[in-house]
Amino acid sequence: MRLAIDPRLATPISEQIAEQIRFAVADGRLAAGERLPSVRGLAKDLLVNPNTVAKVYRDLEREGVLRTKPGSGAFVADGSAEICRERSFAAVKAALRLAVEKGVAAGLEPQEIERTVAECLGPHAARVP
Amino acid sequence: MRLAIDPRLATPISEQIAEQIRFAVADGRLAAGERLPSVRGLAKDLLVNPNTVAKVYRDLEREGVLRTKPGSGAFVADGSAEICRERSFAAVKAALRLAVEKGVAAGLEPQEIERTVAECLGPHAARVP
Amino acid sequence: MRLAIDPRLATPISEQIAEQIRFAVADGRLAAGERLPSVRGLAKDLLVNPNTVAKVYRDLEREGVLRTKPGSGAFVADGSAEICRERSFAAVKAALRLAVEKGVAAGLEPQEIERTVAECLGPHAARVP
Amino acid sequence: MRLAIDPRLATPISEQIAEQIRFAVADGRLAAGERLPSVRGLAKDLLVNPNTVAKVYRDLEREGVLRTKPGSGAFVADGSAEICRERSFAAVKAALRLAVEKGVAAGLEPQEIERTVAECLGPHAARVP
DNA sequence: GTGGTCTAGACCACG
DNA sequence: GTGGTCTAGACCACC
Repeated sequence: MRLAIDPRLATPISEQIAEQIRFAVADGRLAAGERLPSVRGLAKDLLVNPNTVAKVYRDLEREGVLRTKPGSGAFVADGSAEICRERSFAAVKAALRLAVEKGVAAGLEPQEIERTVAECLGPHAARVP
Repeated sequence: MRLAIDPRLATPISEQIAEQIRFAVADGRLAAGERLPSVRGLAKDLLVNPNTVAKVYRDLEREGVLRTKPGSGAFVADGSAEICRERSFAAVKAALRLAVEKGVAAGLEPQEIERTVAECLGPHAARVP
Repeated sequence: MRLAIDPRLATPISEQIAEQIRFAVADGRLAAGERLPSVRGLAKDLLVNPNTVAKVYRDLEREGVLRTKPGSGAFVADGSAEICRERSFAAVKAALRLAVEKGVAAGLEPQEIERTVAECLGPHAARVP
Repeated sequence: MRLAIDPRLATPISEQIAEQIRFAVADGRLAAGERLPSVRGLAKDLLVNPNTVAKVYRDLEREGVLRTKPGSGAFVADGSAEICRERSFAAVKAALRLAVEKGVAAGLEPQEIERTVAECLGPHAARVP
């Protein structure tokens, strides 16, 4: 599990972390039952405040993504893959639709939109042989 | 010019308004020299605080999109179409790329991504005869 | 709306506040659309840290109880009465059942249990004329 | 003596164990002089950390419920039934009152409260011939 | 004025 | 060691 955050982005650090964990669970890189890094450990790795990581774990627990056992750590919850896939896919699709709508409103040619998407998808083509 | 804002969205009201004006200028729905609604008039129409609209006009003037003549209103500046197209297209493409990257990270199939874009683009096909 | 917290209790201050707000919404003392005290104002009233109140509002927003508009305050969300009634009633009934089960396990006479409940219910009888 | 713990509950494992022992003593299922399972044996049975069980026995000894004889185990202390009944009954009644008060605050009908208690008490009616 | 976020550091209970 | 909570105080953006 590699996490990378960028404090300069508009989206809060905590949401960046949470989103990447959701993606990893949706994608299967994090499996049910697996243990996550400790709050303090991850905070040290990412150079953020432990409270920030604690907030992430707390939020993800409310969403049913994590199961946190005080004293022993945070774990990927059963059934979380489904939850994360649903939520993440919906969020991504909504973002895609919003961007496309905006492009149309701004007068971007449909081909230009599709080309941008295709170019961005290109490097990942090898993932589906 | 029809503006529609949604106070519930995460993006600030002021940015929603500014973006739609930029899009309209980029797309040609608002032409150079054209006069914009008054601050107070637009604020009343959109049911937002006049300060919010004033901020939008101020920001857009800094970007070179508007030219405000104290006492007589705000007008679309010369050369603003170019500015808006550049900025809007870049923003839209960045949003598209970000959304695609996230979809890939979450394990969304590339076809699913392209299908979502195509579906969203479908209703607008008539615009490119 | 009168809120009373007790820092000595085992249940966290933030949960005490959240629970009382949920109860008030469930009971109708707080109606949809009504504005809640500001984070800083309520914190001052209750002699707690503003962050504690902010956490409460944030949690309640995730539950769909509140709708918070940055810059203008927190409001009771539409449909929240239903949510709160469901959740609060379920929580209360679970607590009742747990307490009864424990009483039975400890050898408390059933009549003694019912008497305790009835005595506690007595002072509130006037609420249902 | 059957003990059942649930690590997912909010109440600490150690308190779950201690409470059940107190209830058993209060109810007479554990009589004065009787020997309790060894720390390590009980820990193995319940799949918990031996430190947790050791803490329970230590706490219960302070309360006067147990008497531990180093080298030979832990025994139910003389006069412990009285102690446990007092303490357990008080705790149960307090929990009942708290739950009832909360139900009233949330707008639960008094009948609904009494019905919930009665339903929960029903299956145990046979215990009082 | 409003809420949102983050940092810093403390304390507690559990294992 | 673990997470949970609270306090304190800072900064930001929005209205």
